[in-house]
Amino acid sequence: MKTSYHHGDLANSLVAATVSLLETRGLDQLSLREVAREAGVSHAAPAHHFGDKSGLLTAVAIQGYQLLTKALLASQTPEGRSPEQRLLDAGYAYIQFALSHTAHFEVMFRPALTNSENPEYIASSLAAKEVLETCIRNFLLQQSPQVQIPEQQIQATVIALWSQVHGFATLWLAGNLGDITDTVRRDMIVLDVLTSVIPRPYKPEQ
Amino acid sequence: MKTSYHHGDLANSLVAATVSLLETRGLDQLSLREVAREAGVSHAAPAHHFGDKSGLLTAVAIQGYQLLTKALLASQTPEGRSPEQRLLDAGYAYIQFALSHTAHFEVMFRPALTNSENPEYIASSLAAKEVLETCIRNFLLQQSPQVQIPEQQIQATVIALWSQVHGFATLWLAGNLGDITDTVRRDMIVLDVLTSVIPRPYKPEQ
DNA sequence: TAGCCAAACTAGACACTGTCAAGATAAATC
DNA sequence: GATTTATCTTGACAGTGTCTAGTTTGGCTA
Repeated sequence: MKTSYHHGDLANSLVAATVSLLETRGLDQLSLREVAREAGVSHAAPAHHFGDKSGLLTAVAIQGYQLLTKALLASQTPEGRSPEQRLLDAGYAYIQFALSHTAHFEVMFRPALTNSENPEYIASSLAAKEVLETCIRNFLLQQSPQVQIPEQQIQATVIALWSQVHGFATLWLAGNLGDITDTVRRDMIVLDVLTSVIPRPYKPEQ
Repeated sequence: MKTSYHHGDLANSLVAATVSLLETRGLDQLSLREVAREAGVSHAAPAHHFGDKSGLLTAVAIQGYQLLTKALLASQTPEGRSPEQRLLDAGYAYIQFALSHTAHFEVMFRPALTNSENPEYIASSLAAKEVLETCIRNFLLQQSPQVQIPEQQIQATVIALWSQVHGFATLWLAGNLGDITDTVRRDMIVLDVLTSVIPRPYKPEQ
């Protein structure tokens, strides 16, 4: 909007413009030049801040992971909920995030389009995963206070639960779940998916 | 390879070249012109057979769904397996397919890049889904022979189980599951994911 | 306050892309 | 054997990402 030569906060404006265009045009149609036009700046301006297209998308992904982390943490703040409920809340928050931040979500899980070795990227993605992990760990510990659960088993459970909600969100966004415009039916499905997330109590190998 | 003006089987050759390039360069770097070069044909030749890029990718997706259907069916042919084992076999086959046919798998679940209203596309994708569905339905029926499971409940279970294996494959391919080069640990995780797939017996609402 | 320097941005060019229209070739049909 | 039809080529066009060189500006130093 400013007509001065120096924009002032171009980096953030470019990220915002990217997210906006992603939501309308979609990731596969995203043009760096169009982002620049949207931000009212020359076509080569993004390069100065982000290097190349993958640099810009990396910034979007980082922002996405930060938003996801915040959403997951927020889902755990209410007091007086059972461990099981907390697990469901986290799963619901994950799905909710994916469906309401489709632009971010898509970029976050397309490492071919981002600089996935970027330290900030790695850190923010690990932060989100850690929230999930502690959430699941707490549940398992409270579910089976007596037995000692091997770390490998916990990790496997994390992967299993993460796969569950992630797969659901992915299939939904890809339009593979058929017609679920009926909100009643939709909520029932989400509930069922989330419920089936709850692991059985751990039993040591016999 | 042939030098004659008419290729003879260009459509299939182009699909094969596409899959080959997808496996090396990746979906986001795929160029229609490069596909044509790989097939030894002019840059506009693909248009005649597939219309545009999305038409070519649609053909790849259809082939993928057919391969998946075949793989799922093959996983169910062995005799004398328990219903639970059959369910695990199907899940394992799904994951195996995703990891060994990454090119197809990626295209199959990127509807923005394909003509997802193409009748053949719809039919082949439904065929694959139906194999999954009958597999799960059979399991549920044999697991709870006495009770009448509502259709909606079955559908929800299908979605839940599909989400599980699909999410796992997706996260794996996106490199989000950390370092799982250790095959022992990997197999343990896959087994855990698959085991957690097994639904609890259905209980009518109280 | 004047000068300068580095950061921020522009302008132009290049090779590449997908798609379109028009033409060339070969095969099939009558 | 002539003609029609499917197959493929050639050339053009607008658009893309990225590179290089140049322009503007804000802030720092002297």
